[in-house]
Amino acid sequence: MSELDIGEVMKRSGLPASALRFYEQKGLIASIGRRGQRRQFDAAVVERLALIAMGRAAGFSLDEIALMFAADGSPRLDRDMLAAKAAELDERIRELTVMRDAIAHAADCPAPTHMECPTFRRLLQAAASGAIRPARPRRPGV
Amino acid sequence: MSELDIGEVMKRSGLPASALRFYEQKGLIASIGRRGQRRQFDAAVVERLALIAMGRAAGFSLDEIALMFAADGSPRLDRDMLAAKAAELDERIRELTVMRDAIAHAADCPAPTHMECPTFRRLLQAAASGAIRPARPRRPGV
DNA sequence: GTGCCAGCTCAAGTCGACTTGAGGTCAAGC
DNA sequence: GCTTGACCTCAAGTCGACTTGAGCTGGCAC
Repeated sequence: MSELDIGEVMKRSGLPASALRFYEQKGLIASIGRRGQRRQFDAAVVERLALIAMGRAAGFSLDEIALMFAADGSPRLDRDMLAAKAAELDERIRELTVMRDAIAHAADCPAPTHMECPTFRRLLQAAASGAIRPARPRRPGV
Repeated sequence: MSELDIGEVMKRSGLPASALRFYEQKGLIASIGRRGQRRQFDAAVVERLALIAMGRAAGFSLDEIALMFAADGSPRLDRDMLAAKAAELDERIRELTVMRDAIAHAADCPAPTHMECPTFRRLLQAAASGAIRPARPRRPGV
């Protein structure tokens, strides 16, 4: 049947066993039992892991992702939350685009030094004023 | 003259004093001396901090940023490196755009559950296959 | 002369997402 | 009977970028 050893889940998901155990511990996935001491997973766990990977790619933390599953394990994707995340991604994309353009500009800017380039200086202003934030957002304690 | 107390640099850069001391320790900025026990910074440090902020926004680590300053403290932005970073950002923007579109779609998808939506399932595939990576890239030890 | 404020040092803590290591179990194969 | 391999547990470590806390100093105002 579709009872998978952790090794098989590893293969199918590409995640190391340690990560799978960690996810289980966090309640992100569940094994359907044990054979001896070994966890057995339902084949459906692979899809769930894909869902988790997607959440991560979208910038959700594991804790946030955990909240996206109902008690019965079915995904519970609140449409408002999705819309909010889409907007957030949109914003981030805008910022990155500015950065990309500016960096590309700097890469072949004719000004002798970057500091003399008006475009570069404008960008600097933006970054300094916090209009553009680090990839990994600054939050207390991190 | 333009000798600034750390408190003044805080105000002008928006960074907490602890971060400024940390940056100094890392060699990202330097004080021009002490008045009593207090660091004095040249006003130019503010511009340098802006440069650092920009680097962070572009996704560089502090260590990488440190390499971008010549021994004399002037920025040494290798144009090849910039071009590479621009390309990298481009790639990331592409990925995020896919995510954003997919999430926006999911937010008002007519399918009864997300798992039944073909668009959603395609996205899931992408995420699972690693075509789309977490915002904070997975690297060993992190 | 004392109280306060802004600054200082140094060590340790924080956060998320895992990884690593030591030491143990168990079924299969030689 | 013994090794091998795949798995297990639990505690501790890792990484980057800072923050926090305890305990100090130096200058100014009253």
